[in-house]
Amino acid sequence: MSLDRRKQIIDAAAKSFALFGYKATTMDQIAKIAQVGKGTIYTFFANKEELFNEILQQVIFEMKHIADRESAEQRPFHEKVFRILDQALEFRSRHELAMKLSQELRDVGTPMANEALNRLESELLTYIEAQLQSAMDRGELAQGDPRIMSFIMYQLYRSLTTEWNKIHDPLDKDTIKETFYKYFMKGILRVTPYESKDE
Amino acid sequence: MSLDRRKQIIDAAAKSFALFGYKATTMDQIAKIAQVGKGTIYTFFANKEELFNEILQQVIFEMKHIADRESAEQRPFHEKVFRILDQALEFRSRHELAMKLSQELRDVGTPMANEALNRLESELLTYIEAQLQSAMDRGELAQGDPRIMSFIMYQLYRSLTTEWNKIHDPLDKDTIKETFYKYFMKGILRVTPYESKDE
DNA sequence: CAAATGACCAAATTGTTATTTTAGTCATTT
DNA sequence: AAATGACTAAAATAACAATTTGGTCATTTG
Repeated sequence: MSLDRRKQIIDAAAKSFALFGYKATTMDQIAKIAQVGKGTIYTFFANKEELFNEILQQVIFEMKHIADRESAEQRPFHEKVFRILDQALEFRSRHELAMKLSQELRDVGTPMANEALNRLESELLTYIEAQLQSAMDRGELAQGDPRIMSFIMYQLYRSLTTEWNKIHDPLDKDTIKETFYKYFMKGILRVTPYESKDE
Repeated sequence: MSLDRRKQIIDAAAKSFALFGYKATTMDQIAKIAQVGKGTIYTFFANKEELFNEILQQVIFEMKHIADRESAEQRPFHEKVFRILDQALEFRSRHELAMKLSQELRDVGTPMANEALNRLESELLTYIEAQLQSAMDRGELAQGDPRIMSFIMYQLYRSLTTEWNKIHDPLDKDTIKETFYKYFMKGILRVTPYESKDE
């Protein structure tokens, strides 16, 4: 029953954090949803922050797992990118947690929400960077600074999804993929048409 | 002396808004700096907001002027882009106003600062879009949706300057230009190496 | 007498104190 | 030995007082 209790707590907390954000989620509430005494939570997690981090870690693992599964496949690099992109766009609607956190950051400025989002972003960038580096080693990509590459890739994705939606109607998935290809892949793929001798 | 008074007020206000932001700038302070009675300000501007908008408009005009001068020149499109980019990077350090406003938005969340930045961004996007459209009409660019193009262009610029600096040391100007070329120009220029027949 | 002015006021902002909520503890129960 | 919920100190919120500020207008000035 003990392991089950831990799961109950995590589930309840995950639900509540995603629904109400970090600040508005109280330990009493989590205990109630988990049908557990409040003290019980503290036998598994030292404090609210640690409980939250556990859940955040799970989200990060889930994201990495999806990408890992895809990149293990035997496919050309650009195809993998597309497929991961696809899944990310699909997954997007599922990470209510990240959504809620960024809303909370905007509205209330909760430092914990800020930290969490930074960590998520940082993990994502590190992951992308490693992937690009290994693709570069395999010769699938033109040489370049993977730190800048991964940053551009992330920013472009972010621009086409989150940022665009702030001022326009959302772009449909095909347009996003097409634009992503046009601006990112062309600049990065090793098709090397000719090296800009026009300048 | 009347026209001179107006200028005095605008100069004082511009200085103060850029230095302290919208909220922290008081009408009394502007009057003092401008060496003018507070009531005098209200013979030229209906209220604080209108005075602020006048100054914002001037910044927008100045930006447009710089770009217009450049794009009137007889040069290939991509060169113009680079030169404007150069000037923008140079100018950037000079628009303390925009800088201060975005800081104010982050720190205090002043709605006026938010509005102002949105307007600045919107003007910029409209301008870029028009420029891209006309370059496209002249056949200097490959066909494409200029709304998305201008958005990407702006976001990429923003990413390489503002956003990058949030997590790393600033990129030097040459790296910015190079990256900008690699990811934006390659995807957009009508040099058409060959149309991605690899897929 | 028209333009400029600064004392003045209502409204908004800030500072302060009272009240409530909440994270975390621990003596008691299961 | 694990689970619990009443309890407490600290933090968040609400209520209220004091101050600041945008905007007005009767008076002054050139």
